[in-house]
Amino acid sequence: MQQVRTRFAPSPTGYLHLGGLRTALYTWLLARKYNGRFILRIEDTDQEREVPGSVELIYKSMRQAGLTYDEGPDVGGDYGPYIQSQRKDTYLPYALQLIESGHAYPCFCTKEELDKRRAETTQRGDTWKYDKKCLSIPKEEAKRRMESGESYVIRQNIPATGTAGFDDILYGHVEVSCDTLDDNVLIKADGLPTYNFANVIDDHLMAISHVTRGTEYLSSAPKYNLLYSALGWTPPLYIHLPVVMKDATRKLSKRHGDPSFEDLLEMGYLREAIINFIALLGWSPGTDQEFFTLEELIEAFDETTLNKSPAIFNMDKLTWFNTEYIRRLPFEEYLELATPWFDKTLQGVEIDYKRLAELMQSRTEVFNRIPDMVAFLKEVPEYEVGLYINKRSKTTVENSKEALEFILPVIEGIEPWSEPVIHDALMGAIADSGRKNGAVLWPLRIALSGQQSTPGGAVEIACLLGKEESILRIQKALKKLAAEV
RNA sequence: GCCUCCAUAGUCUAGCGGUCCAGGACGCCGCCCUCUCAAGGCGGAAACACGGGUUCGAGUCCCGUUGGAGGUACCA
Repeated sequence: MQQVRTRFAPSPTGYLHLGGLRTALYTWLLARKYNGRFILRIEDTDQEREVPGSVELIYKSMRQAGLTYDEGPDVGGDYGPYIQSQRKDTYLPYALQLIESGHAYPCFCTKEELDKRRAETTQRGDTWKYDKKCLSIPKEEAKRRMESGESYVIRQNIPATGTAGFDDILYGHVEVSCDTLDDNVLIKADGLPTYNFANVIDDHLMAISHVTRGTEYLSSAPKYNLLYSALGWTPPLYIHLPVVMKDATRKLSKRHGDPSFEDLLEMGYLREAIINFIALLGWSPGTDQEFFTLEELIEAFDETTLNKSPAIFNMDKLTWFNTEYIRRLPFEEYLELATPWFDKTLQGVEIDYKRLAELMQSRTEVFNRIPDMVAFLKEVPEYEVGLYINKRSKTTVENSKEALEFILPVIEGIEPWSEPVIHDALMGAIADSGRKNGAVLWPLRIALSGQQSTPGGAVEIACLLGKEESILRIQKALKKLAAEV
């Protein structure tokens, strides 16, 4: 088997969206699985759509994702340059060769003319296809006009009859009738190639063995194979990947507010979780294993068992993966990652971050949810006294007030202020008084936090807050309750 | 409209003719644990789109219908 060389070829039009990330991942996996080479190529032949800075963003995202490439614009390689606009001069000779052999021809129709003719055709209800008008221009005349500086494009000359097809590792053999194919533009008026041409030339010149790309290219692949054979080249193996959807009918798109890879990282999703989730979106190892490192993915990946239908991106499942990965983080790493998020609402408050992190690690789903969860440590939020009413603990507004009055002196007497001491003091006093734990601890948590769900229980919260602050909060709560009774 | 592709629960999927009255995961619901939440333990509801074939036998093969996706640019 020849050396496996795969390529990820994004256009620099903005962020790396998740469908792109998945394509990149599978392409990378394929190369790594066969000890091949993974190449990054930038397809920037449409200069109008190019977004400044996005090339750098692609490099950065690839690194963050852990998808190292062996050849690419910023790492070099023997098949460069890897940015198509820098390869401008390599395409025209091949196009001229195709004109020579009759597989292409120059076209002098202007965009305006074409738009008009297209509009007329579709208005009649007919299917538009370029009518090969310029094909009938005698070669000598065409040559003269090209050299005279007249604006022109070069079109592929699709045979009027017969069929064209290609083989896909996933979809098998796909064959279409040539009369459904259009004479696409190969070289634009600005001299740059279209995707339709550049992908063929570059994939061949860069010795790409497997072409992986989205299914948006599935229906034009037969045309590309026509080009390969006109040039006398062997086409690569194809793997077309289904699109990633946001729901049953719409695809995921940054433009419609769906997060990009970068967005997810900023929100506090771990890269390992994103990769793991993405890998399983449209592919299954065939076993029940669901947690994979990149290394394990290389081992388990099988390009022939990819799913052929579009998959819907499920945020809940991603979040579940993230929660699991966060839980498995070494504690020190969690503390380091969580600290800036604690700071967002606890800046300036004296809180034992280490203890807080211990309480928070198993409760963190996404890092950006941390600030809201810990904000009560800085300040008790506004709350209704109804919070004191709890069925299971059998608490009411009245007996909560009584419970707090009972426990306040106990708390005032606790020394030193540490979790075990607080715990034993409270439990002892509650037991001695013949009360139920919940009857006292529930109101206490409400008084301390102003919310019914907190990371840790009353004891942990009290300890984090400190003795003075705890007492202050209980006194304040008593005032609030007194006003109600 | 035309061309191509796809079709198992709400979602991601296993299944490649009998071992499937369909397995796993997320989500959802219930119970246990418990000072809350989370975690953990136990349990539950939930799918082969439809109609024809082929076959002793079909989720699995074929055809059609329906539904969905992609394409139909001097965008990729």
